[in-house]
Amino acid sequence: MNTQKQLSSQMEDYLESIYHLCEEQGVARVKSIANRLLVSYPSVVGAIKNLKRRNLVHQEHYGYVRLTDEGQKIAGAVIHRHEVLTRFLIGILGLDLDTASNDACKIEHAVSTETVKRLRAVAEFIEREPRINLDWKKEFKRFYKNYEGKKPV
Amino acid sequence: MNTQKQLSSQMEDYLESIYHLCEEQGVARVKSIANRLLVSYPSVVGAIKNLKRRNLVHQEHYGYVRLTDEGQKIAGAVIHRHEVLTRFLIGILGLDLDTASNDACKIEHAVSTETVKRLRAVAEFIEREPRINLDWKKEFKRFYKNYEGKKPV
DNA sequence: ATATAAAATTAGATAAACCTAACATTTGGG
DNA sequence: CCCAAATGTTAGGTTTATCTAATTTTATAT
Repeated sequence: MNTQKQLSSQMEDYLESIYHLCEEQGVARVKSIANRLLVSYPSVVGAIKNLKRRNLVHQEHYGYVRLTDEGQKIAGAVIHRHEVLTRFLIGILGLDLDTASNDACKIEHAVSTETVKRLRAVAEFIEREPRINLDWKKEFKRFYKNYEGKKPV
Repeated sequence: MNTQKQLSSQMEDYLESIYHLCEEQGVARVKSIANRLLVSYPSVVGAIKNLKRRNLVHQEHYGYVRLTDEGQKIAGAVIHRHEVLTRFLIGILGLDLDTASNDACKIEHAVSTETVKRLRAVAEFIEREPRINLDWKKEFKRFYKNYEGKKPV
């Protein structure tokens, strides 16, 4: 009933920001969203208009922005993808926080739910499976040290 | 000297298609590119104009399209990312070919070179490291069977 | 209570990528 | 050789997301 057209990655970013701002400050404002996403106020106003049409956010007159239940659900899914990716990139690939955050932001809009589920499973598998429990970080780090990709960058 | 502005994922897709078509047929044509990417001819013409400006392709009058050396280099990098991702998604995550191809197409435009390198390393590590060489596919499959993500989709 | 500061909005422009319809060029079969 | 079919290009419009400048609404400080 509610599955309109697919959200763009930009709209997902707006939802994600609104979600976090509501968590941190109880409420989101045009200004805080703009600051967080490094876009202008009018861009935020336009995005909110879009998200309102889709019933994902509502907003008081000239005022606060909040997620609807549907918006909450979608934002939650995006954030989940983000968290799984970050965990995987840091925990399994051993990326530093900066690279991991950066990549997670971009990849999170591209992966299927099946892939997310499996990435998460791999992380847990490696963390928990006794036969693989050989301190992944240390062993892979050692391996990676001597590793050089042969193909072009 | 040649690092202009960042290529969009669309332009990367055009390069990738041209690369493959040249490999398969010696040369790329507007028509074949359009067919491969499921876009109209004028879209291809526009993209080629863009890529010509960047010195990544050249084209004979009303005719064949080919990659320049620079274009070849960039296309090669994109395709490498694609291959690494596909290998990882199928070999390690155990995705079916369809999902893997689909995801790889989308993710390939988003991952950093460092992440690509490490994904590749993880794949090789798991394939080759004696202490982990316990038939990953089988073991992870077993694990994944009993695995259900608890967080929202 | 009201002027001013802060925040939100509207108006209008730009850029990228796409489309359809119309036009141009090349090429291959008679 | 020449014209029809195939292929490529231009013209012009749409959508999405962004911006700056101007305007409107709300909040605040004296």
